Amino acid sequence: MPATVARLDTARAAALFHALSDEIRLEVVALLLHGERCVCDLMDDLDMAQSRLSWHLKTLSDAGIISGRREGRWIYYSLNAVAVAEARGILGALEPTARRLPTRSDCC
Amino acid sequence: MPATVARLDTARAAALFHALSDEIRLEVVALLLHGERCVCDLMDDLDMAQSRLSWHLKTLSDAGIISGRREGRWIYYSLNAVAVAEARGILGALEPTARRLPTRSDCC
DNA sequence: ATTCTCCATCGAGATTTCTTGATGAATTAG
DNA sequence: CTAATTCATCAAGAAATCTCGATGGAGAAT
Repeated sequence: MPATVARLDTARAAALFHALSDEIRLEVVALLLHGERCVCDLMDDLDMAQSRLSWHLKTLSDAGIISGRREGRWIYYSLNAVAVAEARGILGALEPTARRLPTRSDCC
Repeated sequence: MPATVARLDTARAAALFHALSDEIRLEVVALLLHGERCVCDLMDDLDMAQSRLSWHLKTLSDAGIISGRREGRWIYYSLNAVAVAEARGILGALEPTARRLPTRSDCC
């Protein structure tokens, strides 16, 4: 069983946020917002070496944020709406709820 | 001006998600959900060396996710609701919107 | 003033992540 | 078949992140 804090799977949450914690990967996600794209297409848009892009695609894919579909020679990547919603749900659970004024007895 | 993609400030987004991409920091956030806590309190809960915790608190603080308030010898950290909402808003903008079927002419 | 507590910060090392260039696998074209 | 294209993966180095132990600063207690 994964470590959880207040109904939060911290390992899963950290993995999701780590995948999104890079400017290049965020640009990839933004490029996939309106539909799937093949790698060479993304390579053009991002003006980036192929192996570098491929590494970031794998990082996003490992976190479940995107997935690839082969069609002939090309591989089309698309955004995984479920994972994005999952990340959003986690942040929803992290919104501060109540106020508790500190007292010295709370502390050491 | 920061680099933006489709109304997305990727640098800011990456900074926010990076701060949330660590299990320890997520546990800190969860501990702050119900109100502010002093460092020694968090140290007890997380059973962690002081300098290590302090480093993660600084990481969260640099991203604007938490902020500290000094009261006597203690420093009380609290969750910054605005930043959490900001991260949630970013994910809202990253939900896939339309479908665009790929065609070979789309590609290289 | 001296001492103690709470916490930030520093330096050094360990670990992880990222980049680069090269190689290889899968598919298609000729 | 061979050759070309698309993409993943590998190895090695660079860079960023994280941990640990020690030091220092601010405030409180004596």
